[in-house]
Amino acid sequence: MHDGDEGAGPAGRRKDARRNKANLLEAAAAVFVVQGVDAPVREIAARAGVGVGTIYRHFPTRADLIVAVYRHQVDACAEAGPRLLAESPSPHTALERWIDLFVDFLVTKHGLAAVLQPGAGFDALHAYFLDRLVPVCGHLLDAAAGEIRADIEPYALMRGVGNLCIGADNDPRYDARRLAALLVAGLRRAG
Amino acid sequence: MHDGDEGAGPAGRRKDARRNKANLLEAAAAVFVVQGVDAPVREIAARAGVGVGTIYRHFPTRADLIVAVYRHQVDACAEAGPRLLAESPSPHTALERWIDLFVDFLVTKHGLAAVLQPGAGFDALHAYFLDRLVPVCGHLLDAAAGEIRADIEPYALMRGVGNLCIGADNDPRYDARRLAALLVAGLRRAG
DNA sequence: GACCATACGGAACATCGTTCCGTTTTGCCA
DNA sequence: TGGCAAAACGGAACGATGTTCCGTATGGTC
Repeated sequence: MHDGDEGAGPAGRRKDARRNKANLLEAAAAVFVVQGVDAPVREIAARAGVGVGTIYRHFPTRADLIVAVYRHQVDACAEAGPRLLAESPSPHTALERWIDLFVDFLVTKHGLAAVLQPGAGFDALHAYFLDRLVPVCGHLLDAAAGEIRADIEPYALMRGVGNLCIGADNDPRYDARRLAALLVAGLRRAG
Repeated sequence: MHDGDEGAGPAGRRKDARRNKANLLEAAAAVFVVQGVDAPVREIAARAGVGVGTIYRHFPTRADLIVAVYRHQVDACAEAGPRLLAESPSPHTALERWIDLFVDFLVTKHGLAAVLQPGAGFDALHAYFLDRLVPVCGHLLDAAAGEIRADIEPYALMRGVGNLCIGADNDPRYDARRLAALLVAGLRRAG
């Protein structure tokens, strides 16, 4: 589903098209760091030295652009799940650590958590995160079933944690990591 | 701080101004229910039968309009805190119930939770909610100090719960009430 | 009834996402 | 090498929205 349909290989596309796409990704990443993922399209286009039409040709929706920029990091997070499960002293600890990883990722990407929700006009983004991360979360929850209340859906947990990360940057009084940890703690079966 | 500076009384203002302001509030409330608090300014103006200039004259920022529409309900929520504390079997239960009340309020106001955060361009809205609700939350937390981990700030808790409510409407798979309850459960001192 | 401060309405401006099409570039083939 | 067709480009143009501004209408008062 998410494989070679637009791989980096020198497929049949023209050279300038590949170069522009790469420039666009680099420019978008740079602009996102400073202005957040809501940065004006014209800004990204200017930074990449292309016209706005070129952005839309390569990335029909903004979600496509954001996914392309962060795909590697999302994948890395997904792949960390099984590894943490193997390395951690208990499944619940693995879940805690994995959520921490996810939160760290989100809070360092200005504005990303906010556009992660459904109905925000970034459906492809929402779908990609869900496709990659919900199964991992479900796996961790299953493994930890004995230690936690069983009645939480992976989807709901991911959305909850994602929501907690909204606006977590530039507010020293709000620590999303801590709240996410509290939420996971609340999952624990009452002793 | 929040008293008679713009009370409903027939102050020195002109009659048509008062009437328009009332129409505007009614129209905004009606439009918010259907379109959410992000509804276009022109829509609200048309519904109230006034020009857009009239909106900006009465409510310089959208936050002012939203605050005016929901002020009564926010106040009611604030006032419910002490009452719940008196009525509930334990302070922690009072906190649970009060959070429930707050969540119920937020999830039924389409898009309100999303604009509640700082830096969203609705600072007056954010400030009003904080002024009214953080002290109440702090009071409940203090009362429940023996039952919970002491190291959570009222501000952080309110923001966390508010965040959990974002996008909770129109998604049957996401139950903000439940996640907020989980978060409060996570506050409980480990038995 | 006249006058003026108050308030009004909506045109005008700025910003942003998105589309569209005339022009340029690239790769290929003779 | 020179020419050509498809691919890609750039940015003007469009639509939606928030916000400002000012000529006009209204309300209260003398």
